[in-house]
Amino acid sequence: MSPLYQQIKKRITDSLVAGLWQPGQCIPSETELANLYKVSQGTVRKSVDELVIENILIRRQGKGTFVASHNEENSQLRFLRLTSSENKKEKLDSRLLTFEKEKANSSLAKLLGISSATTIVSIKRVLTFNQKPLILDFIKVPAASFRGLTPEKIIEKNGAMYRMYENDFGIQMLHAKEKITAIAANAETADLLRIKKNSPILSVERISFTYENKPIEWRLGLCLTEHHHYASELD
Amino acid sequence: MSPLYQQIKKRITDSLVAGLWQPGQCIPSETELANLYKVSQGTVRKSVDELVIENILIRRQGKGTFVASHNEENSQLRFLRLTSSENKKEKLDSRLLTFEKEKANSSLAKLLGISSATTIVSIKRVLTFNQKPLILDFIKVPAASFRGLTPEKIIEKNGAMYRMYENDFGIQMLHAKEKITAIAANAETADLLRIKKNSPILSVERISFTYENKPIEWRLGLCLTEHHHYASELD
DNA sequence: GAGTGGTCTAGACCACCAA
DNA sequence: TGGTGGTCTAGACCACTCA
Repeated sequence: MSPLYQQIKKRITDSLVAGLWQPGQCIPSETELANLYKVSQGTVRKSVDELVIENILIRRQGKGTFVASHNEENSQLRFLRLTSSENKKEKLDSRLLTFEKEKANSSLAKLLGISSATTIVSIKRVLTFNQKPLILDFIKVPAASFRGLTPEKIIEKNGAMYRMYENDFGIQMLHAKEKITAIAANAETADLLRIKKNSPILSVERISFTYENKPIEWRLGLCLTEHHHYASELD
Repeated sequence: MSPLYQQIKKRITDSLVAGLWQPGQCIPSETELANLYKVSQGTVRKSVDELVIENILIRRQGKGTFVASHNEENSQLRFLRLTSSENKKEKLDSRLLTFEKEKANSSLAKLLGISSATTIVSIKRVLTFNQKPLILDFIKVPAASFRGLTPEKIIEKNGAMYRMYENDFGIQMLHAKEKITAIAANAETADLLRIKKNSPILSVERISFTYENKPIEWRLGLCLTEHHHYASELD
């Protein structure tokens, strides 16, 4: 038997998965949850503590506890670790290159926990900072989870993918794992990023997860690091 | 006035900085600390909770609470994010190339929070995994904090720097920030890593911090990522 | 002033570990 | 069996927000 607060945490998570409380909205107060689940307020607090640490909930003293959302101003670039080495303010834009449907190969299927030959939406785009190309992105998601995803929609949102996933498809990105390597740009990449062929670039492969650690997006970012760097904190 | 548990946390940290409780040893029990500081056990618990999250303390149910140590088997490679892409078991070795004393330039001095022209120990080494060169490391630390640091000592420890800092100099590495870019190997680097000149390699610049966020080591790692990758978790 | 999260207490009991 | 951390409770008061 798991501790009470873990069971409460699970029940809160279940309500979030079910969409009972929407991103950006506040959930019931701690005392209300305590009454609802027939436990003390301290136990609810411990459950909420963990969800706050996991960036699933956000506490605002005097106001309430809110469901995390990619629509917040701060959390817009929550998963973007690439920052300017000169700390300049930068304007991010997205240019969609291709939008295709295809069958998942076996390695992608394995990574996303789906059966191979499942239909996948495959997106290629370039992110620019201050008009200059910075990242060449390849994004693949299962088509079934994103019915109605169109090139127009992506263009309309100017590449704010996670915000779109949340608002239009009810899918919350909560966590991601990245594998980083240095590679030489091939001809096509070099052309799109406007650099010389074989220039060193950063390859960032990402798997994103939604509730209950379910993988839902694969992404490969090829990044210029002449004036930017990938920031990482270790402890 | 900060919350009580923050004050207690500070007092615990002070005792750690003073060396009252040594790495690997256990600190007084929660009830003892509660009596010592004249607060309830729950308040001590909250203080210790935070120190555990920061990897400064480690709880072991039934045994006690211990000061984190780089001597533990698990925490040996705590700050090494580079892992084999094939999940092979690997043997890590270090080959010391140069060991010199020099004056800090202004940018390094700024990063380490020391005055420029302070004497610095500058180390160059190659890390090999399974006999093959993998990382070319440049390490710089203030000489004053590491009196008695010699090439022999480094060789004796086979490059386990943080273990050595802890055991021989009483300095605990607790936290680090890294900046990652892709660069082209210059002639010297290519030679030492046994790759072709201009091959893409990962540049990892690290600042390490000890208690109270004091920067104490600068490091630049140039890494081969043919068969390895830098792993990063985002949330 | 009413409602929210944030802190603090005192005390009970459980789970784990070592002697 | 005794000591440790781990969980849970009930209740008090503080700090912040907003009407």
